[in-house]
Amino acid sequence: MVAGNRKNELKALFSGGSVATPPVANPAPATVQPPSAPAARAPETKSAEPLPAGEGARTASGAIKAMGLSLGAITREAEEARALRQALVDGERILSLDPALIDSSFVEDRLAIDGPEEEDFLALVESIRENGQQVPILVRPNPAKEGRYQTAYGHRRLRAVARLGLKVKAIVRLLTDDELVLAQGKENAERRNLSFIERATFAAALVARGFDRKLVGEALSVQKSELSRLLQVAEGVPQHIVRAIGPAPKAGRDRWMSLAGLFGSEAATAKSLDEIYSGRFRAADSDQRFQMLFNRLSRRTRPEPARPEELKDAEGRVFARLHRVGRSPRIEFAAGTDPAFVDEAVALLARHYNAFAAKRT
DNA sequence: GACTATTACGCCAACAGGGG
DNA sequence: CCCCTGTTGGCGTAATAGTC
Repeated sequence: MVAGNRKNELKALFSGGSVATPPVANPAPATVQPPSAPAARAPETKSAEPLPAGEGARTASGAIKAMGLSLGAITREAEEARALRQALVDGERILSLDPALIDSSFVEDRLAIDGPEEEDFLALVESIRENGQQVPILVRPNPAKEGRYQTAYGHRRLRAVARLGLKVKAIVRLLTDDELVLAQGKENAERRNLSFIERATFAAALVARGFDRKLVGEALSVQKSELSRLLQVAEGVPQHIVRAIGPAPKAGRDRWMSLAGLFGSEAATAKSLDEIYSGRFRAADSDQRFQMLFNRLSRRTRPEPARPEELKDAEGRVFARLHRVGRSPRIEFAAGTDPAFVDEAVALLARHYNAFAAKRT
């Protein structure tokens, strides 16, 4: 079921009108395409034939797209208003659906649903509780399961409404896989910035599913070079490690690339496992986790975590160990060492240290 | 509070390799 | 041979953290 090359038509889908149309006063021309069959959705706008007259804004899809990238959140409202209007124009109706009937998209994009985002989410829940759901979500019939749906746009709203135990207002539209992916990517780009690794995982999932790179790049709003790196990281860092770390919003491309470069050897994998199961790792937040693992793996310049050097007496018995770990090397006397010896050793060290320091200065 | 260092990120250009 | 796609190095800018 690989989604082939339908880039042209899908480009039109969400990017075409996304920003161009102001949120007001667009008396949606009656000439717009009729509610269309699944794949037969609006042909690309750049060929410009079926364009409704008086829509001067849609001349250069490139420029439009560029705008869309920068306008971010502001765009969102406009976009949703537009989508809604368009739906009405297309004769699509808004239905009330049971959230339980709606599956999430087939490609997961987020690594964790917690953290600071949760606050926003609760705010959204409150808002809906008080004012109701103002904007419908966009879903498509789930091609795999009769009678069920899949979210294209409005994951958060869906979750919020579901939490309130209400029915969700949704526009049902026949979307191709490509269109669904683009919608999802677009929603992400506009709404919450996905972290580097989230985008990487998302991209890799899409590629693995057979979408071609052009489309994936478009869905994520990245160019090929960036996509290449995203995939490199997704490839390089084992999935379970990524999951253990989480979204790490502050870790960007460079550091993830470096981390990916540290994997490959058995030793690295073992080390990383050891790290992610440690107590302090679990207790840390996602960014800290990244850093901890990164530190752990980049310490490989010193092959082994440097076993302590053993100091032995004439008969080969270990009477002390020297640990050169970290910035604070330390000497550890063997259990049962004569306290008098310890005193002597300390005195000796003190003398030598003074002499040493004097030489240095 | 001003300055500096670090990091993230988007972008470009050069390059490599595989078809046609 | 050129074209297309993907990879890599690197640059400039902006945001953030750290330092005095």
